[in-house]
Amino acid sequence: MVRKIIDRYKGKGFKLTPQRLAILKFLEGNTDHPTAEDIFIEIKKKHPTVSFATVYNTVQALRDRGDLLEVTIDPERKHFDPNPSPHHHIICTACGKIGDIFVDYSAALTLPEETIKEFTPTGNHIDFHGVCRDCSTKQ
Amino acid sequence: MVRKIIDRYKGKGFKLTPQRLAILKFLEGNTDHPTAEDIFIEIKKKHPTVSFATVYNTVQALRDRGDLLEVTIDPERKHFDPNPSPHHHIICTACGKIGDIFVDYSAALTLPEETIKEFTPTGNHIDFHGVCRDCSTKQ
DNA sequence: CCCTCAGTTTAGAATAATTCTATTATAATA
DNA sequence: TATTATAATAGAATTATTCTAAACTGAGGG
Repeated sequence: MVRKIIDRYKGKGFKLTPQRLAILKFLEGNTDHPTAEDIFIEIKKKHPTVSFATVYNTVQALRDRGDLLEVTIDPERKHFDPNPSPHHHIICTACGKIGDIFVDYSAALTLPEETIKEFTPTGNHIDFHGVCRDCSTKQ
Repeated sequence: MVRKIIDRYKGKGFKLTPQRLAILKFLEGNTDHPTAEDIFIEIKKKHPTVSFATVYNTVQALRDRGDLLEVTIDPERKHFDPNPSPHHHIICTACGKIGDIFVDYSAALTLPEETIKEFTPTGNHIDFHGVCRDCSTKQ
């Protein structure tokens, strides 16, 4: 896994530091939609001196390269999704758990004439709301 | 307009103060999706001593009554929409202008089996991204 | 293999949005 | 009009995120 990550970033204008490698390892295949704090807490286990700024710098750099999506479904804070292919999300209104939805609904999302007159659409993202199984069985 | 607002809130467990009335007047029919700061700046014109907390308290109270939607399409800050009927939004990626989209796409938004297994969906909101006419002619 | 330096890390301060606290004020009911 | 529950206020506190300036280091070139 580490090799794959190194191959992906080596010589691509993205300096691979131990901290960045740890962040990339944590994110690789991660579908938990961690927040910056989640990442920070995890990386601190191996790199106790890591600073929050490093986490923010790194996720910004990854987002700018298109390798990481900022997920804004939770009004409280940003979450990050290492799967850069466009997809949608569902959040549990009770516990905040976020799930991925890999369906492209674009064909059905035709915009009304008045919107087309005012905007040229370039993309879309759907926030589904719901209750997760854990929360609905719990109560 | 003021009469309509008074009728709507009088005796409904929502104390109508001058500050609240000013906020309600500003929001009535407003399709600009103002932020808390936009509201604060506007209300200060007539009520120079108003505090930010009053604006936040009031929009929270209105949101809790279902009279105001929090719009989270802009990752920078929350916007408010006095139209409580479910609808979607489009944001200009250049200037941040937000437009309303009154189409119910729900019938087309069927969720995959694996999502249904994990979540009971209760609603959805679509963030469309695009470029508004002003910004596309400007450049 | 090591030099160099642009890019990165760090601690801590700064910023910005929002919430909280304690006190004072007031709308709405009786 | 008196009472009281609720709201308004100033300012501090909180939380998420960004900035700053100095020290550090990965990686290409010699």
